[in-house]
Amino acid sequence: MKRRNTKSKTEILEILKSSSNSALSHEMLQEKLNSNIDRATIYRVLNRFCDDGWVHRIVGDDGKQYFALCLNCGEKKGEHNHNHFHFRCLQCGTVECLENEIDIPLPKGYMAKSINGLISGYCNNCS
Amino acid sequence: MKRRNTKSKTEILEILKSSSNSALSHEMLQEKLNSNIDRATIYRVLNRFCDDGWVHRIVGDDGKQYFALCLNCGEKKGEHNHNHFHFRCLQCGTVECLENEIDIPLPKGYMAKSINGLISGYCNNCS
DNA sequence: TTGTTAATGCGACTTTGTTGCAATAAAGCA
DNA sequence: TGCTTTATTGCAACAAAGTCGCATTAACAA
Ligand SMILES: [Mn+2]
Ligand SMILES: [Mn+2]
Ligand SMILES: [Zn+2]
Ligand SMILES: [Zn+2]
Repeated sequence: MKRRNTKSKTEILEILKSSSNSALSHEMLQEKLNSNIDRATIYRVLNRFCDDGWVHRIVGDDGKQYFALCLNCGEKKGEHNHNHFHFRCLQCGTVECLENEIDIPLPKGYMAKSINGLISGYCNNCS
Repeated sequence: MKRRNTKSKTEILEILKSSSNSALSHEMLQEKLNSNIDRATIYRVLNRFCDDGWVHRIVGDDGKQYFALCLNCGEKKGEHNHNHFHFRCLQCGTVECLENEIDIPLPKGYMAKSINGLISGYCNNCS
């Protein structure tokens, strides 16, 4: 199943690029869209991006999913890990990728598959 | 508004105590219940526990809320912080509190209100 | 025992995200 | 360019999680 370049895919990717370092929810994305792309399509495009490793998904403490381009996702080491924290501002809603890498020592016999670290509070602009 | 001791409150608290160190979702709780407590009531009881500081809420990367008694929530320092990671097993569904305390250095001007750290993977029994 | 009101049950509702299916349109090829 | 294949879309339906309004019940204090 080879991927195709569609208008939706292109436009959504553009938006993600232009809002670099901050992750967008489906809703935020839809507001920024020019065309009227269906909700289900947006989700499907985003999920495909995640599957292909272009984007990583953050689950907020508000229960919503946020999506961000993979920029500093452990490329330094040659691998691709989303082991950084995120910050969600309770005032303006922005979700940002933080720099710090997470390295939590797990108990014996535990195997990590994915990490979702999120701090919420007030960002630089809102505090 | 003074809290009252009801059958629901007592029973839910018992269950949380008996499954110490592992957090329960609303669904898990309902399965363990003897009486038929309404879904909305369960949520309301749990939210009250959270408000009163007996319980802390974890938002899983599955988007669900999990609730755990506050046992090792920073009492050592006299304060009450839920700054520890949690582990969710993709196989058996268990959500556990990990020991390690988190201390993420935030950028200047940022203020943390709450931390939600979750690692998912396979637990000791399932890996 | 009685009065006050916190807590419950029930139903309706919202939001988030997924899925089935028919219609559309990329991309590869004649 | 026109044709074929099938990935992608739009739309509707659906599921699950969580909240809320309101009438009823029951905790608890007087
Ligand atoms: Mn990130
Ligand atoms: Mn915990
Ligand atoms: Zn902000
Ligand atoms: Zn397990």
